[in-house]
Amino acid sequence: MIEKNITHLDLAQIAESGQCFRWKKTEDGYMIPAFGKILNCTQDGDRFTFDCTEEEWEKIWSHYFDMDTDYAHIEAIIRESGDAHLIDAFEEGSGIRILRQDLWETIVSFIISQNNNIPRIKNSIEKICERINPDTKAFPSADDIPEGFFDDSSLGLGYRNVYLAEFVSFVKQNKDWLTKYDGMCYNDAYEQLIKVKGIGKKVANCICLFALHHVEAFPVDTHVKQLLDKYYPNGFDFERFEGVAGIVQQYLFYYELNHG
DNA sequence: TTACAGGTCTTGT
DNA sequence: ACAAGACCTGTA
Repeated sequence: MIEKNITHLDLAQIAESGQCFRWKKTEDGYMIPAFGKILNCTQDGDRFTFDCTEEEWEKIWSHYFDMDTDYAHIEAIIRESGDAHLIDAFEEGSGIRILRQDLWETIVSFIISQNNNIPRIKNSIEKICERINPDTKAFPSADDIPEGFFDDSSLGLGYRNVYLAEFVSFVKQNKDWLTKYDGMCYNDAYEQLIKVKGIGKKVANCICLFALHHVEAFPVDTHVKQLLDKYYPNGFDFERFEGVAGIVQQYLFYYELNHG
């Protein structure tokens, strides 16, 4: 068990920000599964406890929580922008960070997310984990998933099962496909991702943002489209937020989710 | 019963 | 290049 003071981090906000689907609320905090491990956390303001060693924190979780990004700097950019709505949105979701999540899990999760709702997305992902890893409930690797696994309609995947089956089969036969994204720029990653059947521009941008940490990616879904029309009828000033648009998108999305 | 959910694919123009 | 229409399914 370790304790830390961290600013610009709120577990509940991240859990409800739509970027992760497997965080679980516990009695006094959150259970966070990632990279085959589980981290139990509690929060009291800026004060956190994590049930891991300092070594594990430095090696795994510090990176996962994006501790190397200066969110105070992002806050300064937002406040200096004079964008009243964005400042409102930031103040409501100021504890949101862009997690650095596993690429494979993020791709599978966001293929499931298309034209779907969050409870059902979470339910499908949880069932996949339970069926493949009944003991640990860890997210399975491609090799763990047998042929025909996604045919089972009780997973609640709907028509997306075909996309998943094809993608898993592809990854099994192209072992280096997932690692080639290391060091790849946003545009190249995006172009590669949308070649996968079931991945369009919105899902590709989510993957770029939530797994590859290309913070210039700006996913536009139904909620973002609505908020852009509502608050930015004359167009959103992307140039002002060049290089951090994706982080800004998360504050706007979170606010819209709670108020739209 | 109908509509909607963090869209994408296919087909027709 | 762009616009329909179809698409699984749980929930309200």
